[in-house]
Amino acid sequence: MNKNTFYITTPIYYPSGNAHIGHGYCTIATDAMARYKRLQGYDVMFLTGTDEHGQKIEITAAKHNVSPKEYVDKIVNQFKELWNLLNISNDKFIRTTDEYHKKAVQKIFNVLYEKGEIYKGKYEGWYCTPCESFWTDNQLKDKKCPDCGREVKWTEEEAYFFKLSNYSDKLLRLYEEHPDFIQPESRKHEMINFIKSGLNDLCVTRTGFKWGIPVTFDSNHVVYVWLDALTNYITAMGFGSDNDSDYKKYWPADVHFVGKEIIRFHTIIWPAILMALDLPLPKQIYGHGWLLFGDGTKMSKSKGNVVDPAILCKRYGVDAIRYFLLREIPFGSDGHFTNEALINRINFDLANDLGNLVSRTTAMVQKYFGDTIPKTHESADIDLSLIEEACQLKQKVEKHMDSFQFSNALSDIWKLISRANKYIDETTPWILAKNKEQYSRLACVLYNLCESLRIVSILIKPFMPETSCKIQDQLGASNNICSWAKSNIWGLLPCHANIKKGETLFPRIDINKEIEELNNLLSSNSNKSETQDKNKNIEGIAQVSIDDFSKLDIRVAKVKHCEAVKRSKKLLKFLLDDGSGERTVVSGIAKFYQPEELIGKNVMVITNLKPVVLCGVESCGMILSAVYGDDEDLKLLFANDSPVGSKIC
RNA sequence: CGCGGAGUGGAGCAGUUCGGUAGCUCGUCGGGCUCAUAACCCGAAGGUCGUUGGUUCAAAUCCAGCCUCCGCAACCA
Repeated sequence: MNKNTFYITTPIYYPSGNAHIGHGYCTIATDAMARYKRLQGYDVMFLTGTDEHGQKIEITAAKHNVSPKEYVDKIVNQFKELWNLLNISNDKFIRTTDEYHKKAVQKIFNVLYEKGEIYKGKYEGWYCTPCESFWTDNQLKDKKCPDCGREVKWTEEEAYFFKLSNYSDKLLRLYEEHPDFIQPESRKHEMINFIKSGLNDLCVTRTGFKWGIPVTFDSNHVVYVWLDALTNYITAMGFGSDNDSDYKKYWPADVHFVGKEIIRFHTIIWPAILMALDLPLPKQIYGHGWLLFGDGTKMSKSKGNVVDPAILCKRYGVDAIRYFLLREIPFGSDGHFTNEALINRINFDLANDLGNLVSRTTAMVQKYFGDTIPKTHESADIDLSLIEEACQLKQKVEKHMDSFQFSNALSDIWKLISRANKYIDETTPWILAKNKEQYSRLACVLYNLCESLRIVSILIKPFMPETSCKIQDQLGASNNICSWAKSNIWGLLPCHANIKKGETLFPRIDINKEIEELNNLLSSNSNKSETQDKNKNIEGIAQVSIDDFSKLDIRVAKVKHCEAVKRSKKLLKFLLDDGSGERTVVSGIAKFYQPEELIGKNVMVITNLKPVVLCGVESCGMILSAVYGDDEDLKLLFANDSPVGSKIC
């Protein structure tokens, strides 16, 4: 077997909605790593894909009045287009709806069943339909789902279980023997605690929905996400198919990049499944942080954070986006995405530092020498520190890359860029140019700058492949002196290299004007979606009949009293007069209104909603409000002109 | 005592694993330069590292307590 392979994966994404920049973040990081390893000479396998089964997809597709397959086909295409746009160099894209995957999963399921690792049991428990989760008696909170707080119902159903409980000790031993298995370190303790609190056997099938891979010998059951999704990392390599040469070549994976929310599945369930199959385990799981928006909250369109990656790429170029995400946020930590931060990075790091360095260097070569640098070079002591720093950079970058510290790698590369800018001031080539006798010194200075740029262009290639090529183009540097291995060797650029000033790599952006334009872009976009298809249903929402609507009894009611619910951050308790009597309604709007300001107002309330207890208060109805964006901007709908008791129809 | 994360110059962050002169980017102020995308380079001001106590020759870092902020859940009917 070729030992010189490197297998890296992203999670397979769940296509219940459009791809966004959060998906892009993880995928770009994986791509940078894959490119880095390829440049180092590894035979790289970079896998990404989509996890397409499950009840949520089934329901979402139904809302759209299409079949689940039709629905995911559309979304998956959007994912693929985005990866294309972001210059993602994945070697393979797996869909869990691919035939070979389904067959392999069935095979794996059967093997585990025959080995006794999967057994048929009866699941008794409290089931929460929206969460698709079973809970035991003491997991329930106030007899409700501990995840979502909704009603649960006692359910007994046949199901297949994986003997996860057998693997506690083996997993703990795994972490002990391979201290680097879970990265970053801090996540490891959480996992150990989780295991020590006791592992239950894992329910690996469902009967409640059909959109999944059927169990071959028991057609009522479909395979649930664990065995369907996690196994993609081996089925994509042909495991369980007629041709498993890739599996033999690349497995075990060198690293799975995953979001921190799914690290548990990858460090507990996935290794346990592999142990049960007697297969080698992946070498490392890396849980990266989340991309947050604006002030640390979720993205809010009303706040003007345009984060459609396609729009950003179009405006600033894909390399700028890739650079920003990998430079701004230490991999492993949460990070903030703001347009301001993005534009600042583009202006300072890319335009002022790198772009301008390329520009002034190539401009001087052209201005003073035409397009090639003369052969006679007169060096000076001052050159040594630049050359030394440049030649040591490769090693530093590799050290950071090998521990997935993309941000530090870029930061070190930018130190060389700064050093080169400083070198220009130290050597003042424009003064050298005034005296013909100093031309050999001038030639040397400009050559050193070009060499520094050649090295920079190689080392940024994993992050910014396009920019790397553009710089090498302007330097007239051929491929054979731009391999990764040549990035710590000085003096490779031949003197006949044809150096020319190219177009501006990263134009400076006027930040105020740009933010304004982004906001305009956004509002025109949302206007467009509001006006078009006026008579059709909004995307993602199925039509209902007038009968459905008329089941609701909505009336105007007066707020007689309003107060905050004790021990609650979000809830206000209303006493309403709906014309026929008084009722209590609880509403989660404490963030938006003070109780006093609502007393005496007329609001609209659904009166025939099934009562529910919230935080110990029974709520009989629901007050209508309008929400814009992601519940950042909520307004109650008042009906102060209509008499109390009016029916809304 | 719900789980988790975070408090470091004006802003955003690194440094905390393994204690040893407080670091980076942006901003501000002053200076230099004119090759370059009004970019680049140098210098300065500005921090009792949330707080209290402990360990230590020495604490941003280790230990204990407390305060504040954020995410999730409890609680958006």
